[in-house]
Amino acid sequence: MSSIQDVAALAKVSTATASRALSRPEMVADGTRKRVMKAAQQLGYQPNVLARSLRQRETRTIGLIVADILNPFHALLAKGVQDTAEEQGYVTFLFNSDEQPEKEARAIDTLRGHLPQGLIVVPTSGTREHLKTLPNLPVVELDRVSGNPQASTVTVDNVGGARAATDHLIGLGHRRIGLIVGQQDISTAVERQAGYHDALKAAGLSPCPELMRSGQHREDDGSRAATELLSMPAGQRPTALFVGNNEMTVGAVLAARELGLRIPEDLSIVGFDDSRWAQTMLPPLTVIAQPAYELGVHACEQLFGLLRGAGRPAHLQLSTELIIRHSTGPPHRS
Amino acid sequence: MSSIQDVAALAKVSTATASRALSRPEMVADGTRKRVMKAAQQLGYQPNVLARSLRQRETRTIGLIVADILNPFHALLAKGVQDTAEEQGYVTFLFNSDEQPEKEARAIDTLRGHLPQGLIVVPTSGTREHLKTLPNLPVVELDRVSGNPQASTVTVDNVGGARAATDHLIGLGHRRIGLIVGQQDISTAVERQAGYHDALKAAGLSPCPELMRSGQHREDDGSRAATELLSMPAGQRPTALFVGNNEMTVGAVLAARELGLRIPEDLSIVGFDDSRWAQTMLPPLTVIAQPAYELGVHACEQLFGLLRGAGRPAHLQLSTELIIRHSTGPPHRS
DNA sequence: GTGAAAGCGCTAACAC
DNA sequence: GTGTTAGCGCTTTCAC
Repeated sequence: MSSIQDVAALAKVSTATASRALSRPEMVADGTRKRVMKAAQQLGYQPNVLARSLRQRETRTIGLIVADILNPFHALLAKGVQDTAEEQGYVTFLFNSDEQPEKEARAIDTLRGHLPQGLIVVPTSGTREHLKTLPNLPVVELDRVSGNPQASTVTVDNVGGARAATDHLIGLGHRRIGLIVGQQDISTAVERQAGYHDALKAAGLSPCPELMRSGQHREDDGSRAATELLSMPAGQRPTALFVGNNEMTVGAVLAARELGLRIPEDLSIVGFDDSRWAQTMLPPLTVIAQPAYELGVHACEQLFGLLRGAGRPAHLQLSTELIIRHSTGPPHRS
Repeated sequence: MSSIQDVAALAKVSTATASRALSRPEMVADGTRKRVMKAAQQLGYQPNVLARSLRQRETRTIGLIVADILNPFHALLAKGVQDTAEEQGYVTFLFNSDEQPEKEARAIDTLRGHLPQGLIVVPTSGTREHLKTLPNLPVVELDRVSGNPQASTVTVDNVGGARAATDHLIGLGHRRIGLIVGQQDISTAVERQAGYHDALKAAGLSPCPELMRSGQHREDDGSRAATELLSMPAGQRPTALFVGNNEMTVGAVLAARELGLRIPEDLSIVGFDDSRWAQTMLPPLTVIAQPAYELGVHACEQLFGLLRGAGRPAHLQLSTELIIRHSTGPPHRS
């Protein structure tokens, strides 16, 4: 790798001039600029980002921690962030917490040494604590919130989405509607549960604890919860399920099939988050769709706002959309 | 951020000693080590990786370029690489080429400035050319090969996998078997086509160009190709399809549904690469499964081998597995 | 076992 | 407009 010294030597100028010619062309005479450019070209010169960052105390780098890159929703978030960062000339360090606070803590530590100028994180339950090691770093929380008052947030209207899902089921005539959501220390789970409650109450139905389960966001958890709910005696088992997470929805659908329940004749299901899987399974799934890629884009834009010194943390909420497909219908007989 | 100077000052030693105490504890007296450790702890000291890398001319960083992070296969590759790199204390820079040689070129340029110690890449058609700008960097090509003689490769047995898929269909009694694969400048597409050929020839069937289509790896391409093939008159249209890529398989299945063809009664389908979607769709898909995560792990291990100076490039090939589910059956009537 | 000093590659004052 | 110089934070000779 040739350095700026080599370029300067070849162009017969000082390193300072070479540096200027390359990063601030207007500060240099035309002829010089051309000579330097040519020399750089010839040597295949690429500035050493480490040295530059060290000197400028600016890495043009951001950190991104998602909870599960194998989950298509998170992959889309990541792509939205990364595409947007790249447009602005920033490089993204992507880490995976795998929903584990300890892995998140390690990612944050690693990140810290690389001096990112900002951080976007899909929080776990430990985030608020872990972020204390980075007191002055601009942070945007994505999809979920940790309660950290310093951070900006970009989320969807989980309460509204859950309400829409539940209303849809109620409107079809369902009265015993089961709920499966994520861990209670994750904001999205809490909010979706709240929306479900709201809708039931508004319809004069009383939320019933036996019909509610919470799991850890994985397919297994969804399938276990659904199996429990659907194994209740005929008059008591729910005729419909609202599942507050894409992975758990897969589990719930498989559990229903396992039990020989037909969808939607014997059981209606609404999932949260759309995906290709939801569209192509049989029957295609009724879902609350979220603008995943846009969430990522907005998070990145929020972060750049903070970097430019746009003052206090902001809270952006995008809306969701109920997409009615064929996994929901009126209850067969009650 | 406190620097090693602060730590040294607090521990009342020189920066040299502080540095040694932290990175080479055995070179320092016990008492000193403890004082330094304590000071570091107290200040929440985290070494500045940039400065260290600059000095040591070693970034403990690798680059990874995948073709499409939204494709679960590539997400798994990425996770395999990243998990393995992390175990070894290396950080991974992840980029996406989106199957576009120009985006790949940009990723490589960006990467170059960050001085990764090695690169793992799922090549596009431009890779071989682009890598010339990094003549001395250890490179592992993952899943596909660009023909670059310098690079190690980690791939699967595409010929064998395709042959197994085709043999399976032939064994069921199919005679008109359609093929849909990726671009002809991508090695996996070429090899899968070769395996398909082999199998047909071995069975005394002659490969027939009208039954073969190639696309750009996307769902759309699969659906377009399948629509063409399946719209042929009844006696000519294929009774089975081998689709050489997961995304295009989705497209093919949807196209078949669109045309009112039942799977497997009217049409058998074998896909390449397993996925959750393949398992949960109705009917569950017969596929050639690839060890995606392991591919990533092995690629990373190969790279570390090269970093340790393990000499010449190696070529590792993992095997695939035919998983028979319910999307294949005997032809209904011929 | 410890400290002084040099230098990785770059940019930003500061002179001229 | 251009060159000289200092220094970002770290590790590593080289003395002692």
